[in-house]
Amino acid sequence: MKDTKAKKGAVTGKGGKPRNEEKDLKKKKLLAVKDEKFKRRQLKKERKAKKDPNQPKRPPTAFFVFLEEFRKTYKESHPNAKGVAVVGKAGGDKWKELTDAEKAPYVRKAAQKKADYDKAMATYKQKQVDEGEEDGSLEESEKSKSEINDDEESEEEDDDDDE
DNA sequence: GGGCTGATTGTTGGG
DNA sequence: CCCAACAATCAGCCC
Repeated sequence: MKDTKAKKGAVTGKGGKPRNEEKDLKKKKLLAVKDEKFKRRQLKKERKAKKDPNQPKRPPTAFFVFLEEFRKTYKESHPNAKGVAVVGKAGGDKWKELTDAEKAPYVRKAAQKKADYDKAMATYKQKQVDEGEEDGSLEESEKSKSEINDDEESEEEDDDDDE
């Protein structure tokens, strides 16, 4: 399934009627960002308080995958670069420059992570049930340790040349 | 001395 | 459907 083609050119528009939806969206985003700053403050506290025992962490997005590699390169290029904001901005800027083709490998990898996460989440949910179950037979060390390492090099993805 | 913030975007999950 | 929060990283700064 190749899809997700409607990204920028999909405006459905047709009539020349300028839609302000963009403005509206931006407005909301701005609000969200503003609140985000504030949330960050208590976020740390809340997170600690919650502390999920076995909840799988979210898989790194394509951007993060790229960023991981980018950080190494950036550090080599800028050994004096200290701080995450520096690399973050640089990475974000570069990421925007990357094309779908370049991002493809990163995105694909992210997809793998999602696959793992998907299974992990299933197990996580299952665990929840297990907890509630609490039947006599528990005490299982690790039944689902990590056998997801099956397909590591199984890359079957037809290279779709961009059009 | 220890702990959190800061910045990037994407992705996922919940409401 | 839409929003909100979080995913890593690392050094610097605050209490």
